[in-house]
Amino acid sequence: MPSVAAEEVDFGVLENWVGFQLRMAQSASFQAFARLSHQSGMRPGRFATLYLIGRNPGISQTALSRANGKDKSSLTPVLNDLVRRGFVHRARTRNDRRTYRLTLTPDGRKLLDQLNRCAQRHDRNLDRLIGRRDVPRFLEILRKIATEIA
Amino acid sequence: MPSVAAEEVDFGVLENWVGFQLRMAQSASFQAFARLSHQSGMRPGRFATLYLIGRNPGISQTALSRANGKDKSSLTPVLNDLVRRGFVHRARTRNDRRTYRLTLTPDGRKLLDQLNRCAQRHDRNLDRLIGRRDVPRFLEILRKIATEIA
DNA sequence: TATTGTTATACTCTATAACTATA
DNA sequence: TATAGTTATAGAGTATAACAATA
Repeated sequence: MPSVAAEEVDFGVLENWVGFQLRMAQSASFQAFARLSHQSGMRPGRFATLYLIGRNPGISQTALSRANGKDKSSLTPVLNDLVRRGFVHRARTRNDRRTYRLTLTPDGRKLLDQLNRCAQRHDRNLDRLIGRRDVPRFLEILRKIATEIA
Repeated sequence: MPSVAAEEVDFGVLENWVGFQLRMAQSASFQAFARLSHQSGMRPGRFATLYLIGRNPGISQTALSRANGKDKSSLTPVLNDLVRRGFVHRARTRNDRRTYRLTLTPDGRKLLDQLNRCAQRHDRNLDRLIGRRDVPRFLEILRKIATEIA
């Protein structure tokens, strides 16, 4: 893993560009969460998948892939893995035998609880860094960027 | 029973987690910049590489890879491509014949100027979304996350 | 011995297109 | 004809480890 130190490299105006700093902050946060959740054998991407299934039992694969902005074909190998490892249950519906209903197994729920604890710890670290008072405004800005950037 | 439509998906506390919103904001910003810089045939990752070489003529590959937090081996194919396309010049140094000095060619500088214009436009969009008064504090927080998150 | 850069290799994430099975 | 999901395939992007040349 490369170190953060950049020696005497001149970053110029990059330092003051939101787009660049957003990338650096996201990358650092992602890696920190990956370290915390490493013992679960899960990566940050899997967390959102499990979380959304837990929160929306019976969701279809297409709805799930849309919910986190990915193509349905990207989800197939992820779900195959989660099903194979006994964390997710996949059942055909009766009315429409093309779709699956996705739910968590008891093991899946246990794993999600574990990951939730990692995420909470991670987010407490972030909140502490940001400062309690500034968190709501910071979140508001992030949401605005995510939904409104042209 | 109908599947959950994407619009009805319940995101729960994910909505209020900095780590998650950071990911969503970064992804949206990244895609917006990718759209702007698409005509240059460059992706956002290449921009930082060109920018850092332009700003630090003669930089070595190791220093460059550390500067944007990647392993040196990740840089080799990127530089091969940039050299092959005539944007970057790679010359052995005299004193230490292990290292290369990286510089931009005239074409590389032209391309960088083009990308700089995209980046400026992109960042003006971001600044407008955030609100000029809040930009400095927002940047400060992002830098803090990038450098201090455990 | 240590460092610079390359190669071989692999893994994750993502997408598109063609396919199947249903509707 | 349209939709849900799978398969085949490809392309970024990243990493580790072993290596050659040089220090």
